[in-house]
Amino acid sequence: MPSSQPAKSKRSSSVHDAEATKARILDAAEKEFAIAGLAATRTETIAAQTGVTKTMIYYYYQNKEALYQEVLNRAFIKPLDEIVQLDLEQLPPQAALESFTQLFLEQTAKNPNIPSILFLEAIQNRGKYYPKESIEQIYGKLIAILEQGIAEGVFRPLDPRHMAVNIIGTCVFYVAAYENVKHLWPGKRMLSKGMLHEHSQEALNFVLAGVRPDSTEAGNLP
Amino acid sequence: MPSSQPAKSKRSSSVHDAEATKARILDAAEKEFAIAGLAATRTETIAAQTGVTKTMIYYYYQNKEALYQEVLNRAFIKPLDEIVQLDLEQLPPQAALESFTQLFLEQTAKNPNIPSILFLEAIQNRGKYYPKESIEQIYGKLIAILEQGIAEGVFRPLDPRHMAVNIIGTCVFYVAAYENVKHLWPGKRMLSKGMLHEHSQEALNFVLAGVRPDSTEAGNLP
DNA sequence: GTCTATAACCTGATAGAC
DNA sequence: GTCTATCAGGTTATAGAC
Repeated sequence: MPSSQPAKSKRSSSVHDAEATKARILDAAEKEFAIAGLAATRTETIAAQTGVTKTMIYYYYQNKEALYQEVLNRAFIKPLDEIVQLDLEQLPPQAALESFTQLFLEQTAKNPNIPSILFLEAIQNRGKYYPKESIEQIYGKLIAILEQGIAEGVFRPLDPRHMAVNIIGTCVFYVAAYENVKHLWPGKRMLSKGMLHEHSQEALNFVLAGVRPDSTEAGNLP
Repeated sequence: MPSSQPAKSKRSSSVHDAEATKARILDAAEKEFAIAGLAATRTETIAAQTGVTKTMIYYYYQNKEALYQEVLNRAFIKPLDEIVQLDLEQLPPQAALESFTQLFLEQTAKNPNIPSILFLEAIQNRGKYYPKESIEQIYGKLIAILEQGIAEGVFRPLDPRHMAVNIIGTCVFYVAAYENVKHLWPGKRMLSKGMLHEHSQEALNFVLAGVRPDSTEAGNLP
């Protein structure tokens, strides 16, 4: 089906630049899907933001569903794979967990649409359009780090799968639910660079403290 | 406008029992709003689940928006106020935090629709229909407990507001995003009683460990 | 490539009978 | 109280002109 796609051209951006239009549609779609989800998003709203008419959406994408799938693939696969690629297993578990969490928080801060889409997709579509492989790899990596830390006695005894879910939750909740808690910081913008940095710092400290062994218990060092 | 509401009657449930019908509509509405949110929920779907026709929704409620508001009020105000009412500030901070977290996890397990509605409302409607008072009181309570623990030196130095958000996030993420991570527990139902109990236990341990002072640091006891 | 116009369908909400 | 019928407006998707 890509045979009907317009040919790529290096022509600089004009009113009729295919690449630019296609990209603008995808950007606007991501923003809208991150607010309303697949069902409640209106193609008209996407078009309005893009500056072209609805027709162009159907010129470049099969339908709303296909556009949604492409948005999800682009939003998730690349940032998650960036983390999966790293050889964190080589590091000591604490350092690996710290790097993992920091990287995940960075990706989240870089594109706050991701947590919103993550939730909307899970709740509304039961994960139907989710890039499952990327998700599985990310959780697999985090679980492996946790298991190693437990085995080495540098993490407290904990359920690695539950803890993995709790860690990801800590990383994304702030960004996804901020409209409900913005009153906690009157006059501040929760998605500003400074506040996101604060959140990252606090979330990281929480995670690292949360896996630390209770030193009042005896004999967790060989 | 409540003058047009049907009068209450003690008549036992028959096909034409107003109380029963009204309650069934509210139950079905909660379920549907917890999946799709305000905009994407179809009144027809609610009616189908209720066993009566769409017309009854408009007989008992002004419109879809008013029904949504009523669902939110019922779902949030009562369970949250139950926690707010308790005199947790009397307890030592660790015990207060433990009780708070446990209660919050219980309420979440009792009605997993709540976290879904929480997220959908925040993301889709920017918290417009949220019972703000209840939310503010819950966070206020949690923040007060954290501040007291820090002042007494039984909690590590942390930002109480960020930590409050992170704690609530830990309590609700599992339930809200489970469709994305259910593959981690093949053959298990993440919302089963046993699994929810496991989650509560792990989340509680995470929270308690996450606020504990680092005992390698000197002098955190007066 | 991009537009206007429109087909075909869906959905919130109401009127009126029983 | 509950139903059937229906209207008005919204929404996806396409046809055809430029």
